[in-house]
Amino acid sequence: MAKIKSSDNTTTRRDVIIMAAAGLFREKGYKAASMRELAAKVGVEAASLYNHISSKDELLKDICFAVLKEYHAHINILENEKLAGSLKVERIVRFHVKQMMENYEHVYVTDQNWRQLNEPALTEYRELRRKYRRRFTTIVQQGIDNKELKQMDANSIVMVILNAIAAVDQWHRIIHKVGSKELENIIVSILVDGIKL
Amino acid sequence: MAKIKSSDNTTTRRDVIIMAAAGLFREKGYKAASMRELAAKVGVEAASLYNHISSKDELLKDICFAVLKEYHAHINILENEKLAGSLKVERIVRFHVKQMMENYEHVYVTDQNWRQLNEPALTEYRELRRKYRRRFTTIVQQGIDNKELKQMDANSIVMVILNAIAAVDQWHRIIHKVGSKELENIIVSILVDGIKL
DNA sequence: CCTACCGATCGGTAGG
DNA sequence: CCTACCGATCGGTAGG
Repeated sequence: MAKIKSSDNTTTRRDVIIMAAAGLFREKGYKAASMRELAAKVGVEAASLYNHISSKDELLKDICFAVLKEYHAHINILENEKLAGSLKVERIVRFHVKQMMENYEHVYVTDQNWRQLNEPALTEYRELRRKYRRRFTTIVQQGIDNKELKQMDANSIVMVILNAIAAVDQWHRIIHKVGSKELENIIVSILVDGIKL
Repeated sequence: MAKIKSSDNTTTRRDVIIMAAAGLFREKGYKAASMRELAAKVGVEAASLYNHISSKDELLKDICFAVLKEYHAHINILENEKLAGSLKVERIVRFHVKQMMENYEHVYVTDQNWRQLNEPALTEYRELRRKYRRRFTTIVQQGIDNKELKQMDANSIVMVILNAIAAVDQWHRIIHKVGSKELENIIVSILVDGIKL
């Protein structure tokens, strides 16, 4: 499964196609985007794409799983750190804001189109997503138990937080106006102050 | 343009089709849902739908505009009330949570699929949406100017709030667990406390 | 990587 | 409201 951005300097033809697909899917939506449009964007005929990928479905799969794997990789590290619960939540919020800024197209496409995944990828995706939310919820619950956070249902808190940060087309327009660091701080201020006791 | 729910007891064949469409579009997404599936759901042949509607596009248009018109109708009333800014914001948050609960399919379909609208409806929709956000932003700004709310960019606050409440499939599962009134209070607690000075 | 092309499915119309 | 059907477009394959 491809990483969102290749850290080494080898960018394969396949990587180019996936990046172009992320852009096209964001613009039109997964179903509305055609392989012929994608081919035109890459500069080949539609049939030629299939030398590098096996199906349209696979493109969406690669994008969605790359995003979710980054989430898990981040929380893997965070879980083992010695930090107060509320601080861990703040870290997660900042992480998601940064993901949204740095990998906008991948994150946006995933949020908007993961429901179009075919089985068995759909079930697998849902499972990864559920696991991630549960790990996040556990951290929130620790903050609640330590009397750092309000005594509220932790699942609901996680849902509101993830939603609040999720993909919006307005995102970039606002970053342009207030700056990315300020937007990050605004979101932290609302969401983290909003749950603190 | 059809209302979300007909207040009188006249439910036309057209209303039935639109309600079925909202359900199908939510389930599959607008592009992935076919008119043949919709027809099967209503219990007629695909061609027969066109005696009551003029196109698939029109169904999406009706759903999206019905939702946004309810938003405007609500803020019309609120703007003329004599209330503190923060209380007005709380009212808007509660309104959106209720919309999400009572008109789940319409609101969800609108949030997820409005980008598939054709011109000129797309531009018109964007305009209505922009106007609504601006009216909401003005109320937030009044709260900021009155030193009730944090000195933060009002546009960003509105974006985070609307996003946080926006459509999630998890929505119903959580309502089932914590109850709709408690979920409403949790959301108000996070978002309104999060912006108060 | 291209040309040529396939079977399936789509939204929608004609005519009754 | 149905039968019959159209033109367009889709994802994808064969063969070179």
